[in-house]
Amino acid sequence: MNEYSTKQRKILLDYFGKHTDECLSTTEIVCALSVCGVSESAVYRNLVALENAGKLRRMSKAGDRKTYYQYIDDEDCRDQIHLSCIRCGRTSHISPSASKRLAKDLKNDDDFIISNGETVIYGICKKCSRPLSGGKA
Amino acid sequence: MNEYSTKQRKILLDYFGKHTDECLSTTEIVCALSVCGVSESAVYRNLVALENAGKLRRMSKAGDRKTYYQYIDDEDCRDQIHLSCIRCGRTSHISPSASKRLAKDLKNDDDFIISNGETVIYGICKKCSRPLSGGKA
DNA sequence: GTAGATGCAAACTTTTTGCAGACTG
DNA sequence: CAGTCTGCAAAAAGTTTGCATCTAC
Repeated sequence: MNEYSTKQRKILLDYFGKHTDECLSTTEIVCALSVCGVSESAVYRNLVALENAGKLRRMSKAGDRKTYYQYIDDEDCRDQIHLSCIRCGRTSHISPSASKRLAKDLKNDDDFIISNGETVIYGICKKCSRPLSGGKA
Repeated sequence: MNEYSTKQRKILLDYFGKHTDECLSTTEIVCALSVCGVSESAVYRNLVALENAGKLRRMSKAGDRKTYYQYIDDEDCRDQIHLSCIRCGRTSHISPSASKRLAKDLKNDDDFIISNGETVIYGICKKCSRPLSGGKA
């Protein structure tokens, strides 16, 4: 899977690379890439392939009824618990210490083994909780 | 919103009530309720209404490309962080102490205010991590 | 009686697929 | 050259919507 490096695949990855910490809707992606001459079917086929390869995460937001994809940058990033702001949509990584403590608590209290890479914590980020200092939206 | 208590609405809620801790796909729901004489459009309209009313959570799973809904039972449940098993799909609540500690850590370390009701932690549950004692799948 | 819901069918939107030709390694 | 990937167009799925009719309160 994902054996050849084609022009279209590069364009798609490049596009995600420029929006590393954002959730992009399929419509948005199809639209943006059609300008570069990438067909709709190529986009969809690559989204599926890249999701299966673990390079993209598929998700939906509360509120609208769209499908979003987010780039899971590097190896390192894949095992991080992500924080996603419900105001501005930006994501970041949880601190290592909080991550470790959470894993331990879940194991002890709930007998649950967390899968960091698949977990996204929602809430309000630093910027957005301070309306006066320039939070988007 | 959600003003009248109709037969269809009751059937839908009843169906969710019987699957409190599961994620049900739209197809599955439409299919199951059509047997009881609930039309597809009534299902969709009610899913939207109940999601907006905060009684259902809409989500997608890694792997397939379907839309799922889960029942958010009572008031209490709505502010709980949920644990979802990626093997069997069952959900439960994180322990209060782990929840509090996580909120504190996120605030201190990451300046992030968690929204419990929207957060789902993925991983392997107790049953599924013990293959010998009857974990489903 | 009236606002709100439902069913049905049609309209849309989003995704998937078949196939012939183009491209990568 | 062989195995993949792409574009296009058609098909399939999944959702939404208009409208006349029906129901809940």
